[in-house]
Amino acid sequence: MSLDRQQKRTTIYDLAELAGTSASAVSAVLNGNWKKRRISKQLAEKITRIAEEQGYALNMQASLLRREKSHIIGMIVPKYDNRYFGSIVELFETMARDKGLFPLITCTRRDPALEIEAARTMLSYQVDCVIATGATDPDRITELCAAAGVRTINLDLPGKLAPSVISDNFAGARELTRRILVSCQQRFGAMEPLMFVGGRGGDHNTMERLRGFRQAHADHGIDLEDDRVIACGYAPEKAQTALQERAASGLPFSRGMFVNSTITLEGVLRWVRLAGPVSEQEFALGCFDYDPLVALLGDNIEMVRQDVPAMLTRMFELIELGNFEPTVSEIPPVLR
Amino acid sequence: MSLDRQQKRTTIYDLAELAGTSASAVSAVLNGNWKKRRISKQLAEKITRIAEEQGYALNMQASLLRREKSHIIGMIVPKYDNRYFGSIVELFETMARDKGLFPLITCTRRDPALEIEAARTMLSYQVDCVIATGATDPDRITELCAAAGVRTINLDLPGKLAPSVISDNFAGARELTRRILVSCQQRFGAMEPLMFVGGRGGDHNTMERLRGFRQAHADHGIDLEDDRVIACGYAPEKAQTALQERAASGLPFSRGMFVNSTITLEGVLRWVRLAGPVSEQEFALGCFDYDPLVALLGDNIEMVRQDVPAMLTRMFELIELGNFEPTVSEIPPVLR
DNA sequence: CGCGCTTGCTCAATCGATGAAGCAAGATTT
DNA sequence: AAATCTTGCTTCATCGATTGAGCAAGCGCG
Repeated sequence: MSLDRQQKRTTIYDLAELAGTSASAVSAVLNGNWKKRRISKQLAEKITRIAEEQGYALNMQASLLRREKSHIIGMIVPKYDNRYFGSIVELFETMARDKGLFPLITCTRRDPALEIEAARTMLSYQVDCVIATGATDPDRITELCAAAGVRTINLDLPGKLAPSVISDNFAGARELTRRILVSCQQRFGAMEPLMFVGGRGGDHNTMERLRGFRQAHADHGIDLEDDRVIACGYAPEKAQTALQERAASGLPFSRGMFVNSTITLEGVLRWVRLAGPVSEQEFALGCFDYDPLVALLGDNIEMVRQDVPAMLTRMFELIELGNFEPTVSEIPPVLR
Repeated sequence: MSLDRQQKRTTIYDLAELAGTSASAVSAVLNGNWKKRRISKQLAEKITRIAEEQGYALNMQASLLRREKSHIIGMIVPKYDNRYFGSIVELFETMARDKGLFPLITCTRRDPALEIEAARTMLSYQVDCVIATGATDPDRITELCAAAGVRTINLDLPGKLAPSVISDNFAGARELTRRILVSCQQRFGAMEPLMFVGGRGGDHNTMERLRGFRQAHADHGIDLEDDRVIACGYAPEKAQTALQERAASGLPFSRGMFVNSTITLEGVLRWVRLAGPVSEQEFALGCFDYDPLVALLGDNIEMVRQDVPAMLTRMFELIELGNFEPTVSEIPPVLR
């Protein structure tokens, strides 16, 4: 592996020698508190000039070693393959930087072992705080971090040991379900019980969305058999296979479907294309997730957009408030 | 801001005291070279046990300060809002970890100033190597890093000062254009010159794709007016506005379009919906980019998928070979 | 017995930045 | 003129891990 650095880097000692002063004066000038340290303006300017000429770059490792707070904020994210997590990460980076924090992001591909490993690595890098996004075992992460005196916040999926910021899955799912039902009525002449596809039966979001899904059916006086719920995980292949099996089972099928994420939607659409009983136009789909291209291309697909800016704003608020209590903040999603 | 750590962390000195040994023995055991340092197996096991009991986490800052190579590899990425960059980042993280490198990723939202700032920050964090992905000014980054003795590799967009790994934009665009033309013929009965939408006129990829676009027209003996090319940038709003203006201008319009990215496609589709002269079905679209949901929903949209695994494999190959020469590796994209 | 060799450790310097404490020179007060 | 204050620096210990050098004990050999 050829990553060898040629020259050794310029340090404050090199700059001190060039400026005919001490390393501590250089340090004071370059980290901005030269006024407090009573360095003269002339020396400050001289040092700044020389630092620029030499292309000096601070050694963060040395600086962080000395400081008590690292101002590094870690985020653990399951995937980068959809607009939801993409916008979370992008906005998180921007907001963190605006608050003077350095964002350190790691993608765990929904691998529980990698999640723990990632948290451990972040602790090694002396993060001040860890955001566990859509983690399979957020409490494990909280425990690990707590042992090192590092606080965590759960995002997207809640935990029991740290504050959580999540979407209002119940209300969102209830409204989404209502819309799919209405669409069914408009397009097929009658409401029929919908199917629920995707998600893990045990996860909080899926459970809450199911509750909203059931409630919306009850709201309209529609009977819902339990077997209409197919919580087969989020992966497209899983959804495709599950629908295939369901169709083969002979159980009644519905043209109206509540799909738990755009990723799952991929599998649903693939199944519709390859083996669906009727064409895509004959379905009324709803997706608890948002993708602008789907919104444009899928005429018959209702979407719920989780309010990422509001979620992250709330999250940073919790950090600033110093809130450690395992409260749950539910953010209403945005319906188009 | 309440990010205060409560306890101070366990250090190798704490562990040494608990084990009744020296910090240097602890260090040797925990970083794996205790055999070389002739530490007995018993002591090694004892130290390992105690470290685990205490939930010890290495202080990377201290460790990195002492070592010559950081094994941190930085990546600068423009956006997270599409599958292309999403898969680049996700696979990059995985491959880097597999090679024992720590991936440090920063998103610059196509902001040239932020790009430079990000490179500077990475240097502060002592990265061994920087990957500049889709950078607006890759050579500036290379210069900056070179001054610190850090090498760079350009990904997606080439530079003149460092090795570059990019898609074979010419061949990909030529084939994509051919397919759109064929689709036009099949669906509208005749080939007509296409429009080219999106991208920046100055960027290498756009120029190469335009060359392929023109070549494909020439291959079929089709005359192409220069005004069919609308290199209005990648942003959806830009594309939407540009198409609006073009339509209002009275110049001839084509139903066949070469769209430069899924992001631009968003704007094109929005325009088609809101103000297109005919319905979406009456267009023959092609997109130099891939998105599985578009592939499923857009019947009349041809797509080119850039070969991310091959690109990253080549990139890591260059690192391992220690190649510093500003060569360009062109990776053939995948046509469906 | 004395010499060299191996084993299994410890000591102490070091990486680069930080900041409390200290010090010398000049300015101001009494 | 002496006492005190202010200004503008420098000195040095420190953060935690790493590693070359060194050292003591045990062993084998002539």
